[in-house]
Amino acid sequence: MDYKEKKVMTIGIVSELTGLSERQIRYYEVRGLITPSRSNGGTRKFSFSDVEKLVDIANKMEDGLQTFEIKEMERRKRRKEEEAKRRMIRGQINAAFRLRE
Amino acid sequence: MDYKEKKVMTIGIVSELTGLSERQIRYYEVRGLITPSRSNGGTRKFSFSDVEKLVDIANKMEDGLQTFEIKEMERRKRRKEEEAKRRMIRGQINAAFRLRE
DNA sequence: CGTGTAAGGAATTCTGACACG
DNA sequence: CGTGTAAGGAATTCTGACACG
Repeated sequence: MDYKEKKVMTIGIVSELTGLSERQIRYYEVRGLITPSRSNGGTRKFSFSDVEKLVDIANKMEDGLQTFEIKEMERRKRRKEEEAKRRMIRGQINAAFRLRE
Repeated sequence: MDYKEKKVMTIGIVSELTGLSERQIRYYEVRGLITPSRSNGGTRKFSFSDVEKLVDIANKMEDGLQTFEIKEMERRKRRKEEEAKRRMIRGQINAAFRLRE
């Protein structure tokens, strides 16, 4: 829906935008760090969101992290966000009950 | 700067996004209705802004307008916007002067 | 005028592999 | 593990032209 999430770029442009080599980008896909979609012919299509993610990955690689570590960081981050969401919902439910009492 | 203005898409994706044929898109470029940039190799690169413009063009073509008419409409629109801007600036200058008196 | 199409060539991307480390 | 590279093939795009209208 959002422009940022639309998979529209080929790998060459993503390479220019991120400064990463095509080889690196393909490798990060193999490691499951990004998930570009494909055209019917098989060419990868990336979103601006993917580009942002790649820049973040590049920074972490520079810090000496390994791909599997980066992947785990993302997993943890996602869990934290989900937890925060659940807490918020619980809080709102509690608030609603308090109003009824 | 903005994602919307970044020239990142090849003509095939633009064709999918707009429903227009590549032929039509190239023709609208020749007529000066859109101005994609080029890669070093010569392939066209479009922005989401271009895509929006193309959808607008497609609608006007369906209404029976000719390319030069569409181009003129854009010229008029731009002039109006510039006028509005000038009016606004003048208004603010006048307001500032009134405050000093 | 606006668009389809076949033609030939060039740019782009793809995969699997070898290499280094 | 992460990345460079040469290899061969396939998908994508490009231009100029002919066609129709």
